[in-house]
This record gives sequence, structure tokens and C-alpha cells, in this order.
Amino acid sequence: MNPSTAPGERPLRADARQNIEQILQVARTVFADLGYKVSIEEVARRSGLGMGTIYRHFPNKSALVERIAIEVMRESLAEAQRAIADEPGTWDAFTRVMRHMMRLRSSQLFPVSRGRATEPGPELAAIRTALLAALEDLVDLTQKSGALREDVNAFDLVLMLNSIPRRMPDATDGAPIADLADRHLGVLLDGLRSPSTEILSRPAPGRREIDQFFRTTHGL
Amino acid sequence: MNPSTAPGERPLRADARQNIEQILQVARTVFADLGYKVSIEEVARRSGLGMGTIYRHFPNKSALVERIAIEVMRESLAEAQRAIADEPGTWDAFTRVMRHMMRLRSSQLFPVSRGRATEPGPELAAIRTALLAALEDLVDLTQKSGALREDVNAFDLVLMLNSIPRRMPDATDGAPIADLADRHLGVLLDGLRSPSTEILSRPAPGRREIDQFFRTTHGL
Amino acid sequence: MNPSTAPGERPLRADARQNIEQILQVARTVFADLGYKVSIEEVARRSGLGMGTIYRHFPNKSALVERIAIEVMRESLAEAQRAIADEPGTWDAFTRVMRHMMRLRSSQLFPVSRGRATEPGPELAAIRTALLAALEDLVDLTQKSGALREDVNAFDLVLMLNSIPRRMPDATDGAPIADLADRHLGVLLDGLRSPSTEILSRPAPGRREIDQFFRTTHGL
Amino acid sequence: MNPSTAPGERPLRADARQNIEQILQVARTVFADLGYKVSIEEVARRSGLGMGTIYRHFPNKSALVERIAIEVMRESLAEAQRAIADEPGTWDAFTRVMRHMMRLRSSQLFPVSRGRATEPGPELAAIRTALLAALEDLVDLTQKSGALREDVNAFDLVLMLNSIPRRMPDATDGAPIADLADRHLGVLLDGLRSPSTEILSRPAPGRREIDQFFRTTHGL
DNA sequence: TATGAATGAGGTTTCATTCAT
DNA sequence: AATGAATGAAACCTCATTCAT
Repeated sequence: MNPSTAPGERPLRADARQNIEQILQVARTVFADLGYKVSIEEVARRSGLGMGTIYRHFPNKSALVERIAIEVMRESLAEAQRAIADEPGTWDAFTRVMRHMMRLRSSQLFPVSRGRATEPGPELAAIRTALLAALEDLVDLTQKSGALREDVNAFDLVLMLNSIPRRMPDATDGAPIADLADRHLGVLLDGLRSPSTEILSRPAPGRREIDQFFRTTHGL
Repeated sequence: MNPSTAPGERPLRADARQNIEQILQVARTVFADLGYKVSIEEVARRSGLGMGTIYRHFPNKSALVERIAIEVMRESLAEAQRAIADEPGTWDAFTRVMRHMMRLRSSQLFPVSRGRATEPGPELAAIRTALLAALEDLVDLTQKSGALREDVNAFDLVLMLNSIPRRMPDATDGAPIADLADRHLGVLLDGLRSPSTEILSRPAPGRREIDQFFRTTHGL
Repeated sequence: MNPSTAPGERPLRADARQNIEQILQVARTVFADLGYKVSIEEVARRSGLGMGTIYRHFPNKSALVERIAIEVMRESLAEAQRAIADEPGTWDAFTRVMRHMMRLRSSQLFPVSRGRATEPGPELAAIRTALLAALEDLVDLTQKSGALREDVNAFDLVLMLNSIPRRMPDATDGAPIADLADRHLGVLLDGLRSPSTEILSRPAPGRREIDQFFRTTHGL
Repeated sequence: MNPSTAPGERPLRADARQNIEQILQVARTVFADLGYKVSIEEVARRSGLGMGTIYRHFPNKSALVERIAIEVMRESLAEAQRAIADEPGTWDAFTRVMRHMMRLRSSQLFPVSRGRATEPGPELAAIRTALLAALEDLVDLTQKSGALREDVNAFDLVLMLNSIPRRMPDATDGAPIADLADRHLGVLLDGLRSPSTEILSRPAPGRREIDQFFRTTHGL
């Protein structure tokens, strides 16, 4: 499942590890650019490898997507913790995390794959929980300092960040339009800053709703 | 292309027109609920019709999606024009249009399908141009009145509205989480309202960029 | 699941029913000749149909194999019941059933497919139970009349019949050797007839063993 | 072809010979337990060796299976010769050989693999001929003594022995049902013993048929 | 020599689209 | 005009075989 860190197994050959890195790198880009529905064969082609190599390292497509999601979430978690440590409660810390997660852009919420694929592992659940907790801290601190509107929570942030299009839809061959995601995030951030005017139509999702959500969806 | 209004063709039989209405109705709902990747067979089943009937009226899946997009854009255009006429320049007019378009929620930007599918027709381009023009009017008026931040344009609005998830991703069978789109829109609206704080990282997309965008993307 | 008898659904089109018959016919032959591992595409080719047609009528390969197994078991059950009615307890009735089942030759024990395939339905379990019960009757009657050795039961018969090679292994292109199954069965029948000499090394399998067996295996 | 005895080649290193023994040992067991469709990787894993090592010693999977078949036939031949020498013509000698071959159970008739695989070598044909000849002797002697029915020949024996299931079909993970092969053989032996009652429907296969058979099939 | 990573043909299954009824 | 059966390209995944380390 975790080809690079599985304990108690002999280390991978150098070229194999490189290939895994290559696969993750390419897949991260290609999933971000074209959506996670691109075929494994396409990922293989862009990696300069055969499909079989990908399947050697990841038991199925879901596992590959999952691994990427875990990586991205790890990086996001680290940045969130750094930001909280560096400048707790400031709006700058908040925007820094948001911009960082936005820039990772290499992951996206993705459906739990039904059917043959193996069930997602505990690693994903663990990092998700940890990331949500760190974001909750960030939200709390920023709200306590009065910079962030009161009626949002960490889950809102995740959903909103995820909703920012990371690419123009399907701009496969035509050169993609210059990236507009930063504009989008700028507006969102202004919307999140205190004081707020709009009354949000319903409360932020609670634990139960979040849990249900993650029964069918994974990722960042 | 437009089976119900093409000039110079004999009028459709009553039941045929009814079938078209039924198909559009069902497809609009089902695409909104499940994404436009649901199979035509599913649309047919929910319509109580045969797949062949759908293909009789729409040459391919893209054409059906396109027709829905056109309908939604028509309705959006009408509402935008009404709002401008009723209460020109007010923030209320602006949010009213935004909420209306958000609520239509039955369409989404969708990629130009490559391969066999027929190219999108001129009707789509026409209504798109008209809608963008009306939204540009709305933006101008609202900006002139000082209610809307200065650094956004109509195209921004379309992208942002489209980015609000219309459903939780692929929560096909599990009961979908209660709808969070209105919260999302609330935050966005606060972000759009004057005065703004965030400096947007780049200017709003111009005519050229917009045109390029619509070379690979359709819809609302 | 059962395309030909599902109640409450509109009857199939004539050509579709014919195709289903054709598929079952061909598949029965081809599975008997080449084993149930032949590809669906091969079955399709020999049926003069596309693969998709097979998948329209049978949700997956297992379902097709299962249906054939059910058909064969139905025919076997009918013959067993006829034989018991016609000449109860006689050796002739016994051999008649054995020869009939042998001649059906179109089915074989096949593993429960793991993975994506749908679980086998209750119809299979039902017919299997019924067939085993009828064979148990046949065995009892024939043993009571003194013609059949005492130390075997219906499950033994099923296993032994199944073990008779229905074809020379993989005689795909080379003309298959003339059929030797009847010789084989003849020897087996002499071995089953009373009086017996060999002491069988263990008792016949009991209900528990049989049940366990059918947790991983299906068919005749 | 025969990596351990090919003349004119330098003798194998001790560890290489050990590896070959290990591979054959494991493969024999694993093919008997799970069928010869288990992957080479599985055989390698259970041998504690790499796949490459297997391929170093056996050019392809067929060659490995073939080697096992040769070994089993050698052992069977030896036992047949011993039995003939020890107690010529007796029913005990006959059953002893049958039980021995049954117990070897580690091989089975297997199809000639088409495609890339190398053609089977002359060694297989040679041992097959020798084994058939020895069994023919055994049959003749036992028939002359009146213990064995007259209408069977050595080839019949091979086919019948091979048809006894060596395992419950594909009971890969579920604990296999207790072994029923001995029961099966007991019944067969009673069927082979004189006097016989059933008239076999056709004569035993002759040289020509046997030869044709072995054009598509190998093994025991 | 031994290893196990890489390859890619082949199998199952889905679904947009065509076409006989 | 309506139906839904048939088609086949394309996706996922397995595993025999090759080959770099």
C-alpha cells in the first residue's frame, strides 16, 4: 500500500524508487490537469513506463489516487502547523495556509471507488483527521483574534478550496487559459474576513455531516 | 440542433414535443444530481422512454447537455434583465441574479466532447454572448453604485458560480449531505461586496481569454 | 438475472430471445469443450454476436456460467424424477440417470468467482438442493433393492460424474480424440454396483462437508 | 531442457542444484494444491526465491510443468516395475501401482501451451512411452491372471487416474474438503476388477488415438 | 548467478451510439 | 415515431515473460 515506507520490508531498488517518484509526480500533475479519470495508461505513457509498472506499485487506481491525496494532505498539515507556530491567530497565517493548500492544487476530492478496488486505508483517515484538526485550530485562533468570520469552520474551508477550479475544464490540448485560481481565492478570502455581512443560510456542517461526507468522498 | 424551434421544419407531433420536454426535465435533474456522466440509458429509464427516443431528438449526448445549457442560460438571462429593470445598480439586484443562477444549478460547465460528437451549434454561442453581456451590464451598474468590488467582471462571476459544487462529489447512493451551496455563495457574495481588501493577483480575464476558454468549454 | 423467465417484465423481443438461446447454446458447448475459462469474446464470436450483447443479457461471466449450470441441473433433476417414477429402485433407473447426466456434459463444477462478480443467486442453491435430494432418493431406492453399493451417497455421484473428462484437455484445434467418457462411466458403474470388494477409505461426505464444498464451488 | 542432466554442460553449482530441487518441490505441491494456473510469482514466493531464478532454470512455465510431469512419471515407472517384479500378475500389484500413481497426485494432464512457449522435449515423450509400456505389461499380466477386466488398457488407466480430482476445484482459501480421492479410486478399482458387468461402449483407444491425444496433452 | 522490477498482451466490463423491429 | 437490442472502443487489471541491477 505504501510502497515507499512499508516497514520491515527490504528497501526498494534505486530505479524502482525513482519510478515510484516519477509515477507520483506525473500522476499528481495529470490528475490535477485532467481529473482523476485519466486512464492509468495515460499516466504510464507520460511517465515513460508501462502500465504494469504502475500496477506493481499500486494495487489499483484508487490506491494511486489515495497515495497522492495523502501526500498532499501531509504537506498541507505541515504548512498549517508551521503557520500556527509562526504567527498564531493572524490573518496572514490564515491566508498563508489557504494559499498554500490552493497551490498544492494537485489533489481533489474524489469519490470512494466502488467495486473491485480495495477499500481506502487507515492512513488516509488518519491524515484527514489530523489535517481537519489543524485547520480547526487555525480557524479557532483566527476567529479568536477577530480576523475570520465566526460562522465558518474547517470543513467549509476544505470544501471551498476544493471547489476552486484547478484548471479550466478539459483544456487538454488547447493551451489552458492563464490561471484564475488566485483571483478566485482572493475573493473567497475577502468573503471569509471579518466583518461579514451575508447571513449564511445554514450552520456549518457538524461532526456527523462531515463523517457522512467522508464515507463517500476522499482527499484533501 | 434545436429540435423544437428549427424554422422550416414541420411542427412536431404533440407527443413528440412532450417527450422532448420530459427528456429535458429529467436530464436537467439527473445531470444536476449525478453529474453529466450518467448514462443516457439512465436518463431514458427515468424518463420512461427508450434510449432511441432520446437519440431521435438529440444527435448525441453532447447535444442534450448543450440544449440544457442553453435553456438554463436563457432563464438566467431573463432574470438578469428583470433584475436590472426592477432595481438597477442595487446590491439586491446583484445578489438576486447570483442566487437565481446558483439555484438553477441544473447545468454546469462541461467540456467540449472530442471524438465523434458533433460540434456545438451557434445557438449556444449566441446565448452565451447575450448572457455575458447582460451580466456585464449588471456588474457595471452595481460597480457604479459602489456596491460591487471593482476588480471583477462578468466572466469571473460565471466561473465562481460554476465552481460552487452542486452536489457532494459522487454521493450517488449514500444520502447526500445537506446542501452547502448557499453557505458557499454567501461567503462569495461577501467577498464580492465593496469594500474589498485582498488585492487580486491578476486582472480579470479579457475578451481574448474568454474566447479561448469557450473553445474548450460550454455551458452556463 | 434470469432473462428468459423474469416475471413482471415485458417479454423480450423475438430476436433478443433468439440471441439468448444462441448464447446459451454456444456457451454450453464451448464451456464443455474448452472449459469455462474461454473468453466472453470467444463465446461472442462463435455466437455471431458482439460481446456487448452477452453482457446485455448476463451481467457478468459468472452469471452466464451460473445460468447454464442451472439449466443443466434442471434437466438432470427432471430425468432423475422420471427415472424414479418409471422404474423405482432398479439398476436400470440408476444407470439411466447417470448416463443422462454424463451426456449433458455441458456443465462442470466451477469455482465461485471472487471479486467483482455478483454472488450466485438463490436459484442455483435451490436447484442444487433439489437435485441432490432427488439423487439421494435414487441412491436410497437403488441401495434398498440391493443393486447399488452401500457406502456411497448422492454427493459421491456428483463428484464422480464431474470428474469424468468431458473432453480431451484443450483439444482446441487438433481434432479431439473420439469420446472416451462412456467407457469411463461404464467402469465407474461397475464399481458402483453391488457387491463391492474395495473398502472405501473414509465414509461418504456428510451434510456439513457438502455444505462447505458448495461454499466455494457451484454447478452440477 | 533438463537442467540437471544435460550432457556436455558444466555441472551446476551446489546452490543452483539445490534451488532447482527447491523449485520442483514447491511447484509440485503448489500445482497439486492450487492447479497449474498459479502464477510463477507465487511459486517463487513459496520457494523463497526470485522469479528470475525459476526462469533461469526453466525457460518458461510449461517447461517447469513438463519437468514435474517427467519426474512423476519416472517415479510411477519405477513403482510399476517394482510391483511387476515383486508380485507379477496379482491384483495387489495392480492396486499398489494405481494407489501409488494416485498418491503422487502432484501432476496432472495439462494442455500443450500454445503461443510463445517452447515445444515439449523428447524426454517427455520417452518417459511417457516407457511408462505406458510398463503399464501395458502390468495390465497384461493382471488380465492374464484373471483379476483385471479384459476390456481396458493402460491408456484407460492413465485417463481414469488423471480424472480423479486431486483437490476440490479452486478451493483456494476456504479449507479444502477432506480428501475424497481415495474413495473415488476405491470405486474405480472395483469397477476394474473382474468379473465385469457393464459392456463398454467402445473399444479401448489404440495406438493412433493415443498418439493423437498426446499431440495436445502432456503429463502423467 | 540471483533478484525482482518492467513490460504488454489479453481478459472482463461499461456505455455512447447505431439500427432492426 | 418509438423502442431497446446490438455493437465495439476503451477502461481496468493480471500475469507470463524479459531484462537491468
